[in-house]
Amino acid sequence: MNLYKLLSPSQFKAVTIDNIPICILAGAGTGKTHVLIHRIAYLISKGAKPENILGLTFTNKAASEMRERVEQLIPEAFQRIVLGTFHKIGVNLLRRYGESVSVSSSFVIYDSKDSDKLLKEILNQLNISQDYFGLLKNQIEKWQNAGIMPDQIDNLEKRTVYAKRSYVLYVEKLREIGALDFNSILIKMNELLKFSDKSELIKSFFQHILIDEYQDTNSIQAEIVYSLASTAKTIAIVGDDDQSIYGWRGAKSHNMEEFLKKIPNTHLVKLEENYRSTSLILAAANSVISNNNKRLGKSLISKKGEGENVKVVKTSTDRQEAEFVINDIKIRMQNKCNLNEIAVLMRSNAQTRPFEEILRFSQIPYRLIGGMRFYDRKEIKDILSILKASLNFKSDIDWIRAASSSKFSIGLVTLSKIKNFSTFNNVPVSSVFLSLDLMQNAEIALKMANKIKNFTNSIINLKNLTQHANAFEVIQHTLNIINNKELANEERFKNIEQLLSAAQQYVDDCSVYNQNPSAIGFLENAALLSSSEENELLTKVQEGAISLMTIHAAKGLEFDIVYIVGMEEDGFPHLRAMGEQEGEKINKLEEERRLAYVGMTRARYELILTYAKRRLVRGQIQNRIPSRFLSEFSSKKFFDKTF
DNA sequence: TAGTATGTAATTTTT
DNA sequence: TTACATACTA
Repeated sequence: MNLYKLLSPSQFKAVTIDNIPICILAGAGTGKTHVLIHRIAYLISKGAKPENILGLTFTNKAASEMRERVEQLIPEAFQRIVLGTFHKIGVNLLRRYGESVSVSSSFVIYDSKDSDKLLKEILNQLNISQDYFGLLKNQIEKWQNAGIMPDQIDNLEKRTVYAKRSYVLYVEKLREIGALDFNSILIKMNELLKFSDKSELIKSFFQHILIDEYQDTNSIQAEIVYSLASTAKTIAIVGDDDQSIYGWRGAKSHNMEEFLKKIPNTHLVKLEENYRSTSLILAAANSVISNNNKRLGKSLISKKGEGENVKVVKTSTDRQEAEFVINDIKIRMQNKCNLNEIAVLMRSNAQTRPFEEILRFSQIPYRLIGGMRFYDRKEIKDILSILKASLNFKSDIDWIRAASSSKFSIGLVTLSKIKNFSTFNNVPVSSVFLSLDLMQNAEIALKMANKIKNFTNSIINLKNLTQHANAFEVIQHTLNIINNKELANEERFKNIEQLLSAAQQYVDDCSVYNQNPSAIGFLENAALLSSSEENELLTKVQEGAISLMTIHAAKGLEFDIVYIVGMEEDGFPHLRAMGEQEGEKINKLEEERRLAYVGMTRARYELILTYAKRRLVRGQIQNRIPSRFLSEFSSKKFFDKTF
């Protein structure tokens, strides 16, 4: 392999420096993935065993893209490389070694909706009003993201007393149930690497570490990386502090700087040659982002020539804005453009509406990326809760949900009786379900108790089935338990069919990778998938369609032509993202600006930014002023489309 | 128990 | 405006 031929000088450095830790500051479109896969190939060519290489990414999509590209480069090794998201790798390690950090090997994953439900129940139990749910959840997540356990919290302010109380019970409940939420997967993974008796063993597998999107790691993920770095032979982190857009979820863009300080002798390599966008687009993006103060500092240089000016378009209303964009696309269609290369980006999901309406009316194919997670849909959660109930008799929320969505007409009154009885006597809900005596104590009428018995019997049957049947067969069987009403609704039935084909797909995939196609594994996959990834897996790939999505969802993607719509104050930067305190305000504004930067740098050849003078917000017409970001760059052409 | 009526609150969402 | 949750009635 001739590396010189394929890599620029700085890329070459990023690939081949292997005697000291390396931090690669990779701007948008500078060939980051290219560098990562070549680095893997380089390490293998220097004698590293593929199974000792660990690549950590943030999305499954990024992981599978990397895997595919490694396959092309070194087909003999790609299957042995350990490549996945922090969460996925964490789950795999915990299934194997979890016992040493008191995690049962058969733990289930609670996704965010499950966790919310559990927390709501805890608030009930503690007699705390649901009005505080958001506030408390926020605080608990902050603690989790920082890796702070309930017993480490002191110096309580008045407002955190309740948060701590709920946090204590929340953690306790999760442990009792044998469940891990997303954050505790990372917390336990960190514990495993840092304090457990398996720490040295695990770290000895992972000799070469590569970490992608480092700017979006939270404190625990950084801790995990430091643990790995302490024994690894080589380590490379890759990221772009200007593209850190998940601060609201605990990401610390500052982690890159911290890595440089904390890991001695780390070499910093900057990738600043942009192979994606034309220079006028880059000039605009650079100019916007230069208004941020907290930066490691870098400036992208285009390798693609000047190109066209960025366009800024003003319209009268949001409706007109959508009409303008779609007309513009129609003109392009007459010149036979590739619709896959056009994206309409926006700050929030709710803004897609007028675009969807007009696109459908104009019969222009489009795909909506993101939004509601497939596995968050009611009918899907209902089916999976039946399955989860059969796999875990301690998961109260699944037992309640399963019962109420079953065909046995067990209603709210009965269920709240059982729930109250179970909390009061401190036994799992399933124990009440399973015992006629306890049901009697809970004042359940005999007729109802018999219905419940039918329900529990079918759950037990399902449990037995999971012992030997594969994921597809198991899911199919749950359809016998679910309320027929769910199957009657056409929309829902379609989704359920998709669930079945996803299960079939999973079984097939397992046979390729020689894994057990169990229902547990399928659930795990379902929980760890993001909405945009599901989109790709579940919907048939549609040829030639424009993409509609939030800027967050567009991260990592690129298009020839990009429209960013709704460039108005309070919309973007978003009103709710601006925070209350002065100091916080600046941080939040900087994150909004990074988001603008991410959006702008998605475009290869043309970037069109639009805003409306008036917009319908929650049924109310609002007057709007153009986004401050529009005045932060000069390489633009202005069009007034108001009339 | 199940269907209907009212109230309420609304970013972003890699896992 | 709309989605969702809770409250109310048949």
